[in-house]
Amino acid sequence: MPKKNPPPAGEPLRRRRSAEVARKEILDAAQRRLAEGGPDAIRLQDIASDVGIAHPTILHHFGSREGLLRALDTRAIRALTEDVAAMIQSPDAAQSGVDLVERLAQTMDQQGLARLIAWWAMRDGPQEAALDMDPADLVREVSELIGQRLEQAEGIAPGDPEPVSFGVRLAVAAMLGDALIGDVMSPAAGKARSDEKHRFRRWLAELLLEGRRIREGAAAGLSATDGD
Amino acid sequence: MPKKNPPPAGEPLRRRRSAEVARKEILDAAQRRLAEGGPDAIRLQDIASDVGIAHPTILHHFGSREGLLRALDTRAIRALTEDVAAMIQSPDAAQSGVDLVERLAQTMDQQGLARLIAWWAMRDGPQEAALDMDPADLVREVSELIGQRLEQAEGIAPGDPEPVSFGVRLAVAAMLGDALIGDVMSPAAGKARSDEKHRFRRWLAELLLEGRRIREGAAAGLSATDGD
DNA sequence: TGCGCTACTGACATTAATGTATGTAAAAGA
DNA sequence: TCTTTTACATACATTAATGTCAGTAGCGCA
Repeated sequence: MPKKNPPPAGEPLRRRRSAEVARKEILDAAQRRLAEGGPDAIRLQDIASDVGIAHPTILHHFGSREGLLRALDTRAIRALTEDVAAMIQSPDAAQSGVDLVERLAQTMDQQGLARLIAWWAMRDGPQEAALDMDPADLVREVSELIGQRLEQAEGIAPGDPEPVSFGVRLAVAAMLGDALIGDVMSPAAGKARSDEKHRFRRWLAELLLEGRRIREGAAAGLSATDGD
Repeated sequence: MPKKNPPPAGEPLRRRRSAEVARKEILDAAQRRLAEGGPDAIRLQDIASDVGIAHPTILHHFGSREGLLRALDTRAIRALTEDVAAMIQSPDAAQSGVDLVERLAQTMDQQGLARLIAWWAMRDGPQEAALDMDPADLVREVSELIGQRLEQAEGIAPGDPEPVSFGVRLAVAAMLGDALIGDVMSPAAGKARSDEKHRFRRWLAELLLEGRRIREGAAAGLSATDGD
C-alpha cells in the first residue's frame, strides 16, 4: 500500500551506502551548509535533500541533531589536527614558518573549516570542550617540533619555549580570524584581494621568523618582564 | 475582560521605557545570550524574559527577528569602529603598537564582541555586508594614523604603506581569533592562563614594532627600550 | 536461495519558534 | 482633564523544525 511508483526498470529503488560512507556524505553536506549559509542553515531537511536521502536517515545515523553537530565538531578539530601534524612531519618543511602559515590558511579556508571552528567555539564555549582530544596538546606538540626544527636547522639554542608556542598560537588565531573577516578588512577587490591575501600570509610568516631571530640573537631582555 | 490581576497598590502596572532605552536593553540582552549560549540561544522569548517584557514588544521595536539581528550586527561593528577610532585619537598613544593590541583584545573580549563579529561573518558572509559603513575604510584610516604616528615619533620615512595595514589586519584578526579559541589553545589553566594571555598580547605588540623597525633598515640598532 | 541485519523511507506527532491582531496603560501635549 | 501617541500586553495563528514509528528494500551470509 505505501508503494507509490512502479520501480524503474533495472535501477535499484534506493541507494544503500555503508554506514561509514553515509555519515561522511551527511557531514560533508552539513559542513557545506554551515560554510555557505551560516548557523541557521543547518537543517536536517536541507542536508538530507543535499545528500539525496530522507531526513530521518540522518537521525538514524547520528541519533539526534545534537549528535550530528558534535560529530561535525570533532571531525573539524581532528582534520585540523591531522593536517598540521602531517605538515610538521613532512621532510621538506625547511622554512617551517612560511609553510605553517600558508598551509594553515589553506586548511582554514577550504571547506569553510574556519567557520566551523568559530561556530564550535561559540556554541560549546571554551569551558566544556566535548572533544576527545585537547587542542592545547596539539599546540604544545607543534611548538616542540618547530623548536626542534629551528634548533637543528639554524643552530639556535632551545631557550625559552614560550615564544615558539606564541608563534603557533598567533598563526592559528590570525589565520582563523583572517579567514572569518579578512575579506571585509581588505581594501582591494577581486583578484587584487586574493593577491593581497597571499602577500599578507607571506608577510606574517617572515615576521615570525624575523622575530625569532631577533630574540635569539641580540635580544637584551626578552623574558625579563613578565607577569602582570 | 483581559484584566487578570488587581493592580498592585501604587505601583505602575507596567514599566514604560523610551523607545531608545528599550532598544538598548533588548540589544544588550540579545548580545549576552549570544555570547553565553551561542547562536541558538537568541530566542525572542528568552530575550524578552531577560528584559522583563513580552516577546511581541521586541517585534514592535525591531520589526522582525531579522531586524533585531541586523541591529545587533551594526551596533557591534560600530562599537568596534568607535573604540578603535577613540584609541587612535587619544594623545598618549605613544607606543601605539602595544596599545592597539591590548585595547583591541579588551574590546573583543568584553561583552562577547568577538563572538558577535564571528557570528556576523558567518551569517552574512563577506559578500553582502549589510552595514552602513565599510570596515575596510576603518582599517585604511587606522593604518594611516599609525603611519603618521610612526613617522613623527621615530622619524621613519613613510615607505610602503602596506606593512602598516598588514600590521593592523594581523592585530585585528589575531585578537578576534584568540578571543574565540585562545583559551582552548592555552596549555595553562586558571590564573596562569590569564597571565599567559597578557604576555601573548605584549609579545605580539613587540613583534609588530620590531618587524617595523627591521624593515625600515634600522635592524642593527633595535633598542632594548621597548614599552613600559 | 532464503534469512537476517540494517540502511533507509513515508507519514505522523510534537514541540517550539516567529509573527499577528486587538486592546490597554503610561506618558506628553492640548 | 481630555486627547493623542505609542510602548507594551494577552491570546492566538502559523509555520517549521526535530523526533517517532512501523514498515521496506538492499546486501551479506548461511
